[in-house]
Amino acid sequence: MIKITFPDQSVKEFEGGVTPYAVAESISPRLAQDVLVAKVNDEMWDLSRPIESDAKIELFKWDSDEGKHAFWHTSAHLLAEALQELYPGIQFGFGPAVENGFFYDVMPANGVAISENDFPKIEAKMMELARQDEKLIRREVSKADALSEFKAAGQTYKCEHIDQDLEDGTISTYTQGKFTDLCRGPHIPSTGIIKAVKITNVAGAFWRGDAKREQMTRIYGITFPKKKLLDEYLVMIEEAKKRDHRKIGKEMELFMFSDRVGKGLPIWLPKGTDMRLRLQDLLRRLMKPYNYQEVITPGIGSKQLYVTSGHWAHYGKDAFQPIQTPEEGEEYMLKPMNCPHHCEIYASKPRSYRELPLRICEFGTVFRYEKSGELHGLTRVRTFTQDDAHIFVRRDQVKKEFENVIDIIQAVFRIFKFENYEAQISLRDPADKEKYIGSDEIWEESQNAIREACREKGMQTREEIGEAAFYGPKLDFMVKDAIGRRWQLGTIQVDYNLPQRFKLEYTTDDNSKETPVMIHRAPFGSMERFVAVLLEHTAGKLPLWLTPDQVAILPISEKFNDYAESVRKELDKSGIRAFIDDRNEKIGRKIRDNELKKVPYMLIVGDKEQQNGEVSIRKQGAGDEGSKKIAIFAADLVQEVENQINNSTAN
RNA sequence: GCCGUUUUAGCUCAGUGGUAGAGCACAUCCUUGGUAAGGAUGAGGUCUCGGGUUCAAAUCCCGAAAACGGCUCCA
Repeated sequence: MIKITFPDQSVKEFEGGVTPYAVAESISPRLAQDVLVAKVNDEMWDLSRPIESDAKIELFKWDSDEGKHAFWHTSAHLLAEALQELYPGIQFGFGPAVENGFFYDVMPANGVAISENDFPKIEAKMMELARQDEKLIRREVSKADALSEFKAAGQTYKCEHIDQDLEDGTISTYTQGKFTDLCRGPHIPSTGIIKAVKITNVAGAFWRGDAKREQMTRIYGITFPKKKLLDEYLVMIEEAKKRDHRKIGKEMELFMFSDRVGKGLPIWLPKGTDMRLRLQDLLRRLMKPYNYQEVITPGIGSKQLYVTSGHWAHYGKDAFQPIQTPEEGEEYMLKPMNCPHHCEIYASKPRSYRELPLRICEFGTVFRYEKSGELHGLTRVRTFTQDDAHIFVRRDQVKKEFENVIDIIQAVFRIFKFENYEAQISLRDPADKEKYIGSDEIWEESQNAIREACREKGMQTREEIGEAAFYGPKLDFMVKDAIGRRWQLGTIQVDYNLPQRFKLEYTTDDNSKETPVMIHRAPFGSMERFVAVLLEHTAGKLPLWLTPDQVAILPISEKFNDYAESVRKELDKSGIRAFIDDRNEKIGRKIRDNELKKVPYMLIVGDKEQQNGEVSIRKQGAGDEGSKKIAIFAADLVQEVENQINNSTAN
């Protein structure tokens, strides 16, 4: 008998060689039916794989990441099996599960192309195979056997993978039906559990992610254990498309791109600019209690500045190349970062410890070369404006100042109702020290300062090794939007290196010289990216305080245009942004159109309202709210705006 | 940058070798209306650009550009 320990620490005895499936059965038939995969002693484990000695066990169903992962991993094999039947001689690369489904990288024989038109055929074949409900059978094989087996099958990529990456004694294969794949596992017990499949996308992908190697065809798909779940997923995808900031930005006339101006260069239209300036004002307001000093620095800088900062060595060849003055041949770079300029501001006069922390902020527009295929709406562009700041502190002030910045970022998230966010601490990879500059001691100190600040703030954090910037560790904030997608927004980075490179110093209380530490921070990240995320999060229904058009005034007929204008003027005195819809249309039409434009308030004005100096109020999404005096409506609205911004600035 | 797909009116899209279409938006006129689409008329296009094939190209072929989906990258 062996002892099996469950996650709740309870222990049960079983015969040696018991399978996780049998363990699940012993708990309940329902669990046995739903369980997909197990974890035995922290190793992922097939349900049919025997357990020979005492072990910890965890069982996973569809509702867990582990369960989904195994389900999609098996689905990748099912896709491969289908492709093998449909495209004889096809070769396989890698076929893993990913966040939403799975993919398989393949190379069809004789240069055959697989396109969207082939998806229905592939889906049908996968379902046909799934209905045969084949078991997935695990086999452990020697390296030599694996090589000869996959060589015989003509799978050159698999052979390369076995040959170069795998060690004898660790190799296993999985077989379902007529398809055998090299695979570590684990898998769900059989393909019959897969009830719905959607091939979502096809794209090129380099073998082993190496741009110098062959380009394979990557086929993406997603599967579900119930048809209904697929339908829900497809609805969610549709919703995401409707929320696409590129579509909404165009509809709302916030920003545009022009081929003639150049790709990746966003143009902020009047309404977008209006909104962006309001966002900047919000930040200024949030920064006010912390004594930031706003500056404006040039859009270019001498190349030598970036040689000093280290950016030239690290990014020079991947940046827009330096521009030269025609007569003198001086070299300038389009500004890719604001920090060197801010270091020069610090260095412009002798500094005392009494001045620290010194907080320099700038809405600084930077230019970065991005490869053309990487550009995407407002989220990936070649010029953008950072809500940047550089804070110069003493080493013993790092933690406290870090906390101050966290407060600002959290206030931003509260105001925009990003309730789900994750904080990621990006650390240096100790195995790859050449990638980074600075001493071990300094890295340790700064990484710990971040950890402690997060702990003080009671934040849940995740640590990622090797994700740090080359000059220091950072804390990144990822928010989840209204339909659950993750976006990276705010960032805080500690930098002990740049101040040294710029030979920055301050005079201490005992009249010696010390080098300050620099904290880079951007609560929004960039104005462009933030606006994109905000549009997708709100589906374009911007909060009242931010939206370019707060109020639409709708005259019943043109006889009331003059009254409408007097209402507009009155609201304008309170800083309310209102416009008159004086088109020659009936009131129903005006209501419908402005409702679809997501204008937060509509004011209907006709004879009754004019007689009483009132407006009839209609709230977006809510309908008729009755009439009020103009001044009362204006005061209510001003109050609503104040509440939206203020309830989050209190602490 | 690489692979694939796409590019037709301001927007969303149909058309597919033989005189360029729809809906919405826009303009003019009628209508002057009370809480989610009033009616009529009209204007609007080098069918992304450059070559080629053809009696004839928006349509077929080649090249370029841009957008989109991935890959790779992201200070």
